[in-house]
Amino acid sequence: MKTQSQLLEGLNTDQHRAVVTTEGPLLVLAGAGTGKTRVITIRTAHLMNEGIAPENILLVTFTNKAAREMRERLRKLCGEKAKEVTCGTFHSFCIRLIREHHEKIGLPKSFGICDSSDQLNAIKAQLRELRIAETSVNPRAAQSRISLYKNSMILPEDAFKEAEDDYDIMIARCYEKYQEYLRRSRVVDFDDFLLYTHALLRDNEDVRLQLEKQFKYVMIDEYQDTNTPQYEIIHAIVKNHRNICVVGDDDQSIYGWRGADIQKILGFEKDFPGAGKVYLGTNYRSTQEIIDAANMVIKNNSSRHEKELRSAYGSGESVSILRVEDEIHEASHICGDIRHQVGLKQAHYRDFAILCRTAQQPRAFETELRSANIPYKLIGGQSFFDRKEVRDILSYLRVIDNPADETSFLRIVNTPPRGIGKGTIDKILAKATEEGKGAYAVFKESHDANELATAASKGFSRLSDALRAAYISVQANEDLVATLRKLISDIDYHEEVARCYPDPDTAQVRWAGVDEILNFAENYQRKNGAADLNGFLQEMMLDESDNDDDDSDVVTLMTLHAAKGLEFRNVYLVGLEEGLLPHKRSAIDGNIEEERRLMYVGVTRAQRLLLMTFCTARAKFGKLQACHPSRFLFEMKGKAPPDDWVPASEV
DNA sequence: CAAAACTGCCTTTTT
DNA sequence: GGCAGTTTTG
Repeated sequence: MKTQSQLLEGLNTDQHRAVVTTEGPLLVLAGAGTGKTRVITIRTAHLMNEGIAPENILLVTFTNKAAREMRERLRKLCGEKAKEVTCGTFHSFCIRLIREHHEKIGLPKSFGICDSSDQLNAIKAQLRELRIAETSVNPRAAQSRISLYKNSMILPEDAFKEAEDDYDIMIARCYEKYQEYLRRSRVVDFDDFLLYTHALLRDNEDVRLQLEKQFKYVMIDEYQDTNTPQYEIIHAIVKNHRNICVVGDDDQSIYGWRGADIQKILGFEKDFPGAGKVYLGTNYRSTQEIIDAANMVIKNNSSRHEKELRSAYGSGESVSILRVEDEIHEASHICGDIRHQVGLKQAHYRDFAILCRTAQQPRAFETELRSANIPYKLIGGQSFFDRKEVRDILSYLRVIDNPADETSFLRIVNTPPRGIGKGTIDKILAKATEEGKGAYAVFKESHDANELATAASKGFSRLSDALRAAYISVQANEDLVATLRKLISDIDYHEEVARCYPDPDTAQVRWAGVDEILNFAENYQRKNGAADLNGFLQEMMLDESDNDDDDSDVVTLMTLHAAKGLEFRNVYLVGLEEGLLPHKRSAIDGNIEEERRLMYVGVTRAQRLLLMTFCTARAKFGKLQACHPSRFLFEMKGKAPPDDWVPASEV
């Protein structure tokens, strides 16, 4: 634990003020790289030095990555005491509350978590039941509308009231049915975490009081990304003691699509009259060249606080832009560059980050990095949970944990194939809807009544035996890993993987996902000393596992959204093409300014070297398509496109 | 009636 | 390029 003066030394006047203003509401407007995380962590340590117990401090971030980073820094600053500070994402904070108070909001003790892919399946099922063709309502569009409704605290009945046309009404009906489905299936989706928590605090003054008493000091990181339910939750906790410190930057608001409301940070002083305000404008992260590039881009946004970052570091290398043929060349050039620099002992692998707009871009890089033998880690993205094998096994576990989870049951009922085909499933589903029962229950009834075809009947017996055996082991609190192993072998999953992927190398890669689940289970069991399946599933869905080795010497590969709040010596900002950044979709939705902020976030991650790349062609939907350099590159260079890197025809 | 072969559709970002 | 949904085959 550091002493008071050690803690505060090296802070500039504004940072110092942000740290020592501990009482009452405080707004910290912190530009990129101005020591925001440092201020939050030092402020936390300072509070503890002032005699505030760590368990009275709540620190909220938006991504797991940021939460881990924060915890780590806090540990370095004040050692083991850091563990007692509550530090996590809104979602992890909320799910803990919901678990603890499940009966107050009418949820079963163990409930499942419906991720966005389950959500999509569920929505498709509701559309089918409503006889709405997928051609008239795109399920994905419905999904994002519903999610946006929930994140704006618009209930189904409000959605009906707000509806302006038939399409809106269809969405509202789907929303209503979807919510019924969630209740019936005893699952909650990510958006529900916030809504249930909000309802819990609104309707149970005792719970609210308890939280208010516990969390006497609250800090919110990335406040510009707060949406309405998040705001309401925090407000409920701090409204009386008003010890809330929010930190954010309107130029880095990149979650508008998730209901984040930039007005929350702009209106903070109105919400908390008399709030203190600190502006941090000195950038300690990057060279002046990098800051200049960032400023050149962001000043094109109209709705923002007028401000300009200054680099404390001073001049460095100039930022560079590279044109490459396609995404394969892009990846191989960058890998070559990394190898070269590491080979010359100029840098470590961990000094490098590759940042991209979409979650599928990393694929090309993964291939290249692997073949170049460069160690790397892929952060976020859909890597793990969207792998078929992972979803399959997790679905089994979810059905064992919660037989009412229809989506998961339907996924596994004939995976691996066991003679239960579409005909049988349709019949069961029709009966289930008619009788208002769960599919699994109806299946069992039909089976017992000998109504199933021979093949289907046999298959169901085997499935149900395997599930029951696993269920009994789980109930008896037997070793979780052993239970999983037994289940996987009961359903012949290894054979299934081998059958689906005849190439042994591919099969092995696929199987690794299954192994990873077993690893998770083992870690969970060791950490918690219990074989609680529901807890394991929930923790896994939230990616709360501490098993990432943060100081390993590897290259980081991630999306721009995942990169916010992080910094790297050398940054590659890749795929800077029209249609990708800014993304084509955002041009339609009129969110170009948010795309520009994404670009700004990317540029300001770099400390010393920034290389931006764009391709002249890129494979889209498996077909090569010509690309044009991003408008943001032109903005950065001061509108005139230099003809040395852009063919005149593309300007 | 289930499994294999085939077709047409996408894909923004996260918890 | 990959996958869900559809058609053809066994």
